Amino acid sequence: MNNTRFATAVHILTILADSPEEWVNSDWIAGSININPAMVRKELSVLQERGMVVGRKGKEGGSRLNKSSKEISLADVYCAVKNSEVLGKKNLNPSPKCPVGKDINKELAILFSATDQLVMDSLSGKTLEDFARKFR
Amino acid sequence: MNNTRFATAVHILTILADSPEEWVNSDWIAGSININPAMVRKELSVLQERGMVVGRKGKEGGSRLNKSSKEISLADVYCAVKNSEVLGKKNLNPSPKCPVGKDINKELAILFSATDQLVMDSLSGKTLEDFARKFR
DNA sequence: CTTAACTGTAACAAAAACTATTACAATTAA
DNA sequence: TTAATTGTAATAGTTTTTGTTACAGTTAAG
Repeated sequence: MNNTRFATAVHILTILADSPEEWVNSDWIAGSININPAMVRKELSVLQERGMVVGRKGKEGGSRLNKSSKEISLADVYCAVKNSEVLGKKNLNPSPKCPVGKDINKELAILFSATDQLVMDSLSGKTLEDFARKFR
Repeated sequence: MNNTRFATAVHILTILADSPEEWVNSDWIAGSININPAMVRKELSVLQERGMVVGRKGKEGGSRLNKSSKEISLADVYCAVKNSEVLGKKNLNPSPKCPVGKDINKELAILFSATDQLVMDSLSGKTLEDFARKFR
C-alpha cells in the first residue's frame, strides 16, 4: 500500500458516518479531501460493491451509509481497497535451480499471509463509529 | 509496500545465512533471484549500512553476514527496506475548513503507527536463522 | 606490476502504479 | 423541462519501481 486509497476511503466514510441521514454529494466530499470529485465517486463505487454505502442518482442525489457505522470495521475498509500484501511482492522469477530460489516464494507466502492476517485481525476490532466519533 | 524489496532482501540474506563462511558475489545471488547484479549490490549496500552484512571488494570479493543469523530478525530487514506505512499514505491535502479534513491526518497517524508497530512486533520475533533453516 | 574479477555507485531508461482530469449518458427532483 | 447529480470510461500526467549500463576503485594471484 503505497497509495492514499485507505485514507481516502476512511475519510469518505467518516463524513458519511457523521451525517447518517443525509445524501452527501461527491463534490462536498471532494472538497473536504481536496481531490477530484470523480476520484471520490470511483472509491464510493467500490464501497457500494462492498455494501457499506448506497448511492442515489439525479438531482438531490448523493451517498450515505448502508448500515450503522457500528457495523463497519476498518478491516472491511482495508479489505475493500488493499491491492498488495503488507510485506510487498514476492520474488518475480526466482531460479528453480537454486535451493533457495526454488522454494523462497512458498515460504514467503506463509509469512506474508500471516502478517496480513495480523493486520486484518487488529483492524476488525476497530469500528467506523469509534473512528468517526472523534470528529464530532 | 508494493514492491519486491523485502522479498529481495530476505532472499539475499537467506543465501548468505546458508554459507556463513563464504564471500558470495553479487552475480551468484542475482542468478538465484533472477534480477540484475546491480540491483543486488544496491540492496546489499542498504543491508551493510544496517550492519547486517559486510562486503569485500576486489577479486574473490563478495558479501557475507556480519553477525549470526540468530541475531538478525525479520523486523531488522523490514525496517531497512520499508518506505511506506502498512496502511499507505495519509490524505495529501485535506481541507482545514472541514471538521473531518482538519483533523483526519492526525487521527490516521495514530492508527497508522499502531498498525506498523503491530507488524514490527510480530517480525521481531522471527529470526533469519529460523527462516533460512527451511532451505537446508 | 599486470591482469582479471569483483564492489560500490551514479546516471539513465523503461515499465508499472497511482492520481488527476475531462466528458458524457443516464437519472431524478422540482 | 431544466438543473443537479451519479456512474463510468477514456485519457493524460506524475511518481514509484525495476532494469540496465558504465566505470572508477579495490584486491588476489600469477
